[in-house]
Amino acid sequence: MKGAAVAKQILQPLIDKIASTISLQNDEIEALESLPVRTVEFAKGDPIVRVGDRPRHSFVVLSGITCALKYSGAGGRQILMFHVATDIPDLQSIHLNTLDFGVAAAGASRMGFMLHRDLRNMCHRFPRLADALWRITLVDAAIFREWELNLGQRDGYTRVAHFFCELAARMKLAGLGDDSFSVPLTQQEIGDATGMTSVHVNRIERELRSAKLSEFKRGRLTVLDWAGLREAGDFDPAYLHLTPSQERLLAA
Amino acid sequence: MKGAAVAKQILQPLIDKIASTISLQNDEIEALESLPVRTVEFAKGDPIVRVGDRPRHSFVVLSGITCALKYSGAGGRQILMFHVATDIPDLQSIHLNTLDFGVAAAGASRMGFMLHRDLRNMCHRFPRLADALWRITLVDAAIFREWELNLGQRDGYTRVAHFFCELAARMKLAGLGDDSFSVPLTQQEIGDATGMTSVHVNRIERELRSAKLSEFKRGRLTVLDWAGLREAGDFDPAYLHLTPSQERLLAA
DNA sequence: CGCCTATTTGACGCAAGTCAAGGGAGGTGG
DNA sequence: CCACCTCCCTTGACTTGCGTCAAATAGGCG
Repeated sequence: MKGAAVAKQILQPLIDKIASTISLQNDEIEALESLPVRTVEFAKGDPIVRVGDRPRHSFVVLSGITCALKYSGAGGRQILMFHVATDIPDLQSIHLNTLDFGVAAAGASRMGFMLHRDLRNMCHRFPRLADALWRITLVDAAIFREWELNLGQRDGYTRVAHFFCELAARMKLAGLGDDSFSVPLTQQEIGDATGMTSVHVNRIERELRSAKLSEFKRGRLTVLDWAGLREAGDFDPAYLHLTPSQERLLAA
Repeated sequence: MKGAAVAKQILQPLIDKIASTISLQNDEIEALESLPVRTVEFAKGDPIVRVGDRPRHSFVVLSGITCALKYSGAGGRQILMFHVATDIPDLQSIHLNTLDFGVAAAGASRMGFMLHRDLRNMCHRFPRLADALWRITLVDAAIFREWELNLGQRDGYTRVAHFFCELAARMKLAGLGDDSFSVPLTQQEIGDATGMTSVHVNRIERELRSAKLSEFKRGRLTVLDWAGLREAGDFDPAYLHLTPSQERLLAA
């Protein structure tokens, strides 16, 4: 199912997000609102872009969750990061010719595709919008760095707890729940994100449950004890580079 | 030891690098050449910036090697990436308020500091230079992603071989050697980059040596068999997003 | 020469992987 | 509406890659 439209309503959440990092002027808001956007729906598991693609668009997540991923030669799948509403998973490709990672829908989702050409033109006319989009790619990079730390230095228990913390925090910030979130991921996929097997994820999830920190059951993550989970996961949201208002929302 | 100067000669290698991705016009070259740059020298191990800093500059590596790094709550140190001449390790911070990682000199090195303010002004006046700098941060992000894959999905042997491949490739591209490179890293630091202990790095280095793929001895990495090392390390340089001329140089 | 730091090696333990079997939940078709 | 199928989760038994601990060796440098 496809639809072509101008950004006005579709991109409002993204425009709000940008407005929270820089104060937008009227002509800048108009430029964002007049971006042509094509919406496309995806089902669980659908690939959206693949390694090696030379995309001419980037897409913003309108609803659902996506996973950025990459394969090793031996067939191992690493989930690099996930994205929720208002995130732009492949904005990373705006100035790169070929994609070095793929993006797949983790559950049923809707994306808004924007042409790189339109984005670049907009950035050239409105340098502050360029800064804002650039900043978005830099925050993604900060998350990649935190995941390197997670994968390289923390043990399995801490790693999964950290993953749950980030997932819950970012979903809460996107308004997708308070302490219970619909997360269409299998234990296999959580394993691919944390560098371990689904069997071990299962054992750790059981530990987290019996420690009354969190529960993950049938596609739903429930945080039972935020402070405890944060401590177990060695989670400090500084790397998310939140705005003060986001920090307040998260603390609440 | 410090020195203030204008970019003219100091930044020439960086200007050449930028010119290899976009064709620069005269006014753009002038803008780059007139950037105020302050050079500072560092000794092995010196921190250059730290987690939590709110830097007002970014610095380009003029000589030497730097490590970007980050610590876990338990004290584990993860090296996130290394940088060589013409790289800009903390350009990532240009649109972020506080640093989520630190950068340290891996050996004696010289850096050229540039004010964020000057860089931002230049980017606003010359949108194509903004694109070029943005691209540099995106390539760094691609390297973070590959390291996630390396840390999460590959076994120790492959991981170290991959690390050596990237190190050798990027040093070769920076003109720092052909198949033998001065690498002022300890086995401890290689372990921090690959998520393992120095003891295990040592065992793996011995295997690589006895397989006649590479040697790492007293601060010097020697590649004995490029094709073999690349295969052992599951290394495909696509993620480095090289220009055609760089690809040719690497293949040679 | 003597100190300091890094490398090297061996013995042992553990976190996480592998293999395999059984159980639940939800969807589908007869 | 029940039977069956297909994923996925769950658990147990066994294996292994890598960590830990500890001690010996080797270089580099004042």
